[in-house]
Amino acid sequence: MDGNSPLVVKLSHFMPLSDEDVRILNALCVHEKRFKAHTDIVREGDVPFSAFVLTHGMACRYRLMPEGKRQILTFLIPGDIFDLHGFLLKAMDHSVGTLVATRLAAISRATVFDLFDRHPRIGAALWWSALQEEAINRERIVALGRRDASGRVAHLLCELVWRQKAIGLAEDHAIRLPLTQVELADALGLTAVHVNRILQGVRRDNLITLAHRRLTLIDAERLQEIAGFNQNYLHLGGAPPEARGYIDIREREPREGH
Amino acid sequence: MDGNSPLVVKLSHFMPLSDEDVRILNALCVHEKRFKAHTDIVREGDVPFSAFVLTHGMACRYRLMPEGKRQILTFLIPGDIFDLHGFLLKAMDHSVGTLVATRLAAISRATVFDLFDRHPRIGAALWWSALQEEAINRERIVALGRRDASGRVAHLLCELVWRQKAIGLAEDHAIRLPLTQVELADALGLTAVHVNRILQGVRRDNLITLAHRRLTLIDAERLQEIAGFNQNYLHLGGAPPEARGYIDIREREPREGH
DNA sequence: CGAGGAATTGAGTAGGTTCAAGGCCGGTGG
DNA sequence: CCACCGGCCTTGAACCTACTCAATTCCTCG
Repeated sequence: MDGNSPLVVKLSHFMPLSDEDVRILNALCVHEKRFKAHTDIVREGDVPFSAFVLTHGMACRYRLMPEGKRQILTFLIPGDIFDLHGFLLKAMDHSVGTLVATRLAAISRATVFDLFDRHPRIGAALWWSALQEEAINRERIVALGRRDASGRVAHLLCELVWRQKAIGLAEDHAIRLPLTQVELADALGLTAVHVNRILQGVRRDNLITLAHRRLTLIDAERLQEIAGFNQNYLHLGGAPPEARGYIDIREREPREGH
Repeated sequence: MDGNSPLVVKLSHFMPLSDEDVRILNALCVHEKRFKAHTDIVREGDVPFSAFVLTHGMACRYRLMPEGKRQILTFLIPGDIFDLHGFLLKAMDHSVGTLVATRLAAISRATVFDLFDRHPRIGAALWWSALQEEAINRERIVALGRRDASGRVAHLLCELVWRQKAIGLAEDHAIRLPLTQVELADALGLTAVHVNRILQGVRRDNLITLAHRRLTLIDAERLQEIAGFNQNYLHLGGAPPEARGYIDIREREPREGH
């Protein structure tokens, strides 16, 4: 788990990986491309041309409205893979951009096919990771639809901490959080002003510290209560036994590539 | 397209299907199970045991909050497949329940594998359909985060009409819409009272009729404007040429089942 | 040390909620 | 065929959460 890419650490939550799996996954992350902060990686309307693994930094999927408003859909952190199946679509329906200086490794279509064909365990883990992102999206819908401002803020903070934990980037309950209040607001469906006031509140109540791009949950318990946070949706508990069985069978009978 | 299951009609939007594909997909829908209105199909916490195709009726994914509030995540209509990869997860993080009397066909894990292994075109189409659902979720996030109440209502109505069109269940701009205002509200992150007032408004402005469980868009143009609706996210324009190439190659070199 | 983005604060406003009551419509039983 | 019942829709008035606009202060980085 240590010295490995965040991708490996993340996927290990689904299933123990073989040494070869780890080697292959680490190899994916070798050819990184660097992006400055606040740079678009792909734009709405673009033809998706490749999948990516994010190795360092932070990015987000977002959508701009005609009036200029922005909605951030998901935050992408190290270990996250995106647009794995993008090649099935003609055009992106949203953009992906960096929030800070970020490094990505592109994964070619051919490699994607190869992983799914010849490495069933990795293929399954990638699927799992896609399911996790879907679950995160659903959770965001719940938050935006049915939680008030403090619930939303608390929920997002919890989520970010738990996700960073899952890739080994959180010490205790503290993480690097390089987001501005405008960015938080754009993810939460709120205004920056209101996010500010909510943050004042949770700081005053001694639930968190947030300064110098560093977030610490002081009272994670109570924060989760406010958020209605339940980490089940992150599905970090490992694959169910039957799935392991299926995957092991396929692992022993690899399909050949084309 | 006619006489075929909604599933076939839907997937044909991605790529023309062969006669055999159509036969296989239609065969999936033979063994239907009937569910009464307002019945849970799977509940949060359950172990996912199978994938489903919805063949008749309407259902939704939803989540109940501890205080009793509900958020509807997605509406499922005929032709929609759900929990295709559910077996990779230990527990459902949300529930799925019918809204009206509904018929579903279960798809066993083995069948799912078989489709992906031996029928690449169908496999790709199923992937595409999963990508479409993700896009719909993202769109919901945008709506809840950055659109006002009338925008949300208009957007949902447009979406439902366009989706029903895509399975051949809309005449012109009219569809069956068996949802109560409470259900609409639970999907839109609003209260039923406010949904009611918004609906009054769009009716008064002669943009829609909605009565006797039947919705007609009178001025679809203007409704889309209010909604900021752009159907691109439904990805109904067919697969990109390169993807077709890849899929055709695999179709000629099928992998054997296990 | 200066500049510019980010955070903070205040006051007024608006969009949506809440609570409560009344009306409609479809279905059921006599 | 009519009367009744229950769920759904409709309406009103008061309230409140979050927004808007604008000014000020704080940091960070060059």
